Amino acid sequence: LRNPVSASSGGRGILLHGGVKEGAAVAVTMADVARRAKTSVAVVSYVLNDGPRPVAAATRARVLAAATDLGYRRDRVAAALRSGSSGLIGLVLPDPGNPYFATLGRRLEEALARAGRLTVVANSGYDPHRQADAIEKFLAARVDGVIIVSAAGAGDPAGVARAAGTPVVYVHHRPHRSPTALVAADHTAAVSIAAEHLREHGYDRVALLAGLTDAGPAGAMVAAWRGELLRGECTREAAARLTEDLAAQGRLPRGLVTATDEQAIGVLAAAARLGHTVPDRLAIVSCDGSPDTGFTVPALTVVEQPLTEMARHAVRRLLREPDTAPGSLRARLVVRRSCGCPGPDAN
Amino acid sequence: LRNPVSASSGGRGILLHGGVKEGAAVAVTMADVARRAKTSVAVVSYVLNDGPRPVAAATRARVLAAATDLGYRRDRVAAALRSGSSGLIGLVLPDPGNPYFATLGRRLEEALARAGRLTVVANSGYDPHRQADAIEKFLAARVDGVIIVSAAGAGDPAGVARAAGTPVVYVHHRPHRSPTALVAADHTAAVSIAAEHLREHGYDRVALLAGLTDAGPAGAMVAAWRGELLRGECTREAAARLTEDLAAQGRLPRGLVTATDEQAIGVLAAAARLGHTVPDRLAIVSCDGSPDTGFTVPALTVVEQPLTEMARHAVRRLLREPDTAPGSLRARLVVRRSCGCPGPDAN
DNA sequence: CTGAAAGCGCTTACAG
DNA sequence: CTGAAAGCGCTTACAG
Repeated sequence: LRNPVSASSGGRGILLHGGVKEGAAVAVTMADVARRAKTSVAVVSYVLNDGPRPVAAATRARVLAAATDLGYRRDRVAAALRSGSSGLIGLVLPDPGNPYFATLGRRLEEALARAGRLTVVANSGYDPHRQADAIEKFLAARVDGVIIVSAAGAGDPAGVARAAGTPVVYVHHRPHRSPTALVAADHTAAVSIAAEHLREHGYDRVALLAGLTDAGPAGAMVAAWRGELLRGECTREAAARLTEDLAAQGRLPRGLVTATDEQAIGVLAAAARLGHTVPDRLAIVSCDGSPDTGFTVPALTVVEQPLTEMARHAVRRLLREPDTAPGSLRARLVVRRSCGCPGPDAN
Repeated sequence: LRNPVSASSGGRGILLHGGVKEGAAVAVTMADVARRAKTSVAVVSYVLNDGPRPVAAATRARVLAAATDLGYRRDRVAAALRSGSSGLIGLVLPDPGNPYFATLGRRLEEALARAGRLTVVANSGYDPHRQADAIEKFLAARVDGVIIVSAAGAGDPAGVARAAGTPVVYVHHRPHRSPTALVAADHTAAVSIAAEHLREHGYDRVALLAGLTDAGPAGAMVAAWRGELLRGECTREAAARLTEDLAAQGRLPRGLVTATDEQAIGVLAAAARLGHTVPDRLAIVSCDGSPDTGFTVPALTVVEQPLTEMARHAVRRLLREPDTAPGSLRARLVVRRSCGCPGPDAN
């Protein structure tokens, strides 16, 4: 009756418990089901796949009963080899530690699961080589499609998939001039919504904290920006360091639009350490709007990207399903505290 | 030369760009390579898999050259059907929105990638049915193993995998009396380290905020706890609400150990809204210690679980590789600001 | 509506 | 060291 977890804790900090090993069970095949249902494997396949040939109701019932009785489980590997479709979709993520990418990845997995697909993931860590390697492995596994959430700029990693005849779609960003489909949030619009809101507050100096690269979304933001520009890696650490440097030089702006939540969270942490109150000394609006931003201190005002809709569209596009009109897919301003508004929790 | 991303923005907020469709390329097979290398498919297989038969150096060179020339890519589906090993590992996560599980999942994916395995993910959303469904799909895909990061209490979802002869390992938690292997952080030890640290600060009232369930890690924590106990769902929202209720009733403790980072972040947000300064009015130590906690305001003091090591051990256990001694795998106290210590950034 | 058979691309005894 | 052949478990024309 003792809790098996604490039972052998023994102060080691990690608990490793031996599990029971079982001999590999012999799997039930369609031939077994056919034998029991007194029909052929072809008919079993027709029943279990609902086609492509019709089956008499009585036969169908016998097959279904036999399958249930024997605990039959379809072997997707064998089906994949014969039919050419594995039911697997490969997903490359640059950095699941970033809440924006993590949330996007999660939404994509959900959309794929709803479409009956299994998601194979790989993290590229922003490294084009690892990204290419992952795609290569996906193709070897004969995935039915590849979704590339790319932050890297160089090359066109989708090319190898297209060459193999495997559908691909970029999400968030795609390399310059790539002919592959893209589903991306409109970061340019997000930045202007954020900037406009800060300007309505009447702050004298509003700066944009963008990423280091001029490629992709970040580049589009920078190109569209007309005011003071700050640049730094899109990590909490880098943003925190930059904030400290700026403060030391007395160059902290009054209002700040950050390209990413990661940066906003880093700025918030540094500002708190420095004793610079947000929003009184420094007002912030971030452009990703991942769920995490509702629980920072103070809560971040964000331009929220419609990640769920993006994921749905990417999956439909990949699976070549009819796409609905993207009418409701705008980024929307979510006003909380960091911009200087009283915020939803001000009372 | 215009940026293709912004080119068709048109105020829609989401950009959907048609991609080029290519006819399915005919894949190069081992037979093609064999023909070009003037040898048999068996020998091609021996060369490309480094065994199980030896091959003459000259033949090997011809095969390698032919494979490169033709751009041969091994078909893992066909290999899986024949050899019985797909190279795929299934990973069930209860909630990737939780930074603790997200980080754990990421570390597992990294460890699996290093072992040459591809990770198939599914999110259960704490729902036992979805969890069972995911495992069923993994088995149909003939994964070589299943890793279950389970938060749900009922049943023993690993049973179906074991019955199929597929290796399974639980991470974080396993159902009561399950015979399956478990790799888990020692949450009981974490709680006592956290509590001890708060007591060293001399706070009069130190409470534990635990989850709602008595199963698994949370239950072990509760069982080991000797002081004031608070309970609530392990979400930011629930923890924030609880904090507000407590404050309204004047029952906020002086020191608080939270079972999870999610709860700590929720408490922090609520405390800030209420004007209760952390750590001056309320000191907090959290027991997960995911990377996010370094950037909260104030930075959270945590008992950090060794997620990377846990992931490595789980993968070794699953793959039946020799395990190193888990000597260095203790949870360790990371002192930052929320406990009342000056913190690493106090100057 | 049903069934015998080919074949997806590999791996692996087996025989040379 | 090399090669012809069987077979993994399905799906799918094809013939009845």
